[in-house]
Amino acid sequence: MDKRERLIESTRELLWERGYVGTSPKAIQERSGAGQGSMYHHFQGKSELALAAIGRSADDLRAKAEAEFSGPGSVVERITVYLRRERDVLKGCPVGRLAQDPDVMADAELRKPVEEYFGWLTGRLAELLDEGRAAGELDQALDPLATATALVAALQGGYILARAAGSPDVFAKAVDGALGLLTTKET
Amino acid sequence: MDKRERLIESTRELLWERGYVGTSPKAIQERSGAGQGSMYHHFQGKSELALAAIGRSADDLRAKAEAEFSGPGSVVERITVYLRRERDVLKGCPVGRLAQDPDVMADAELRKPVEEYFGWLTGRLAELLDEGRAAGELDQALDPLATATALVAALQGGYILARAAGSPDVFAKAVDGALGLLTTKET
DNA sequence: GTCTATAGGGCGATAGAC
DNA sequence: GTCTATCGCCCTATAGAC
Repeated sequence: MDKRERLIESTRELLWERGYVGTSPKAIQERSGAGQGSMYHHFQGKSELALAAIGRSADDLRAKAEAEFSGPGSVVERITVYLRRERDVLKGCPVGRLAQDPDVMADAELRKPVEEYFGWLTGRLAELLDEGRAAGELDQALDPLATATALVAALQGGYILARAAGSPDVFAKAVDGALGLLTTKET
Repeated sequence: MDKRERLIESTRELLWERGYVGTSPKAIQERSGAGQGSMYHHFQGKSELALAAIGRSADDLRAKAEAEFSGPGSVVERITVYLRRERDVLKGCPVGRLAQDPDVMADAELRKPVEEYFGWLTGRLAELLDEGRAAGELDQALDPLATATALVAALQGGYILARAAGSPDVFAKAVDGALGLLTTKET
């Protein structure tokens, strides 16, 4: 792995662990094993590096989710697979945590990939729910977009509650609760 | 309002806006109108000041929620009042955002009020749901604790999605979705 | 490409005058 | 109680040698 690559990967890790405000160029250099000169040769500065890192993290999450959404099984089964996938719960969502970061939200460029990721995820889940409703798998009264938004929110909030409690079990409880509500709407 | 009070209130605001990592003693002093000496006279340092601020924010949220939980109406009505209460959505949850902060979670003292707040909130909602189930207001198959956790998570995640989208409407959608799932479980 | 040196400013805290 | 002065260190970035 070349230095440029190591810089991006180290930035992804640090953004995940400490957020944008909590991540310094110095820390990135130390973790990546690259020096000042190397970093500023490949990137203009902290924000440009962060942009590359955030974009890559969002793309990763999108690919993983899409693989589950387009996999085998009924709609409810596919959503269950997605919701119950093994996660690094106590580290939180690598993209979601950036939405809390004031300096990320204040910069239109940095914010764009975050906004797009959640827009895509919610929309894709809404499509699935709609498909499940059309197939008679789900309650006809169910609102696909609102339900999709609630499911994504339950995941993101699950991360927060798990971190607050210091236990991944709370995340699992949130998913259980959301799925419990959804699946009693199966027909 | 004396200086000590202003220091605590300014810290609450800054923690809400920028988190612990993003809040400096200097910024607190500027916002409160207190100088270095004043701040370090009343508090040992940044973390002690944050502790006072976090505790107060958690107490506030608890009191507001309890007023709604113990108000008039059926269980579903009271939960709806709580979920739909007017909020500063784009600013996020003053306590929930701290769960993302690495330096808060790393300090047992700072983390305690965050953990306790969410423990209380989830437990209290679970009691309500249990009450509603006993009264025949909700589906007998509903798991009170898991559902309560999912509802709190939907709120916390709603804040995140709204910030990511730059619009409070997304928060409302998440609440709609959660309530939609819950209320079709009414009997 | 990568390194070291350096810069100007902020960080979190302490000291001591008033 | 509150102020100003000062500290040692880190922040983000630039310059220029190799």
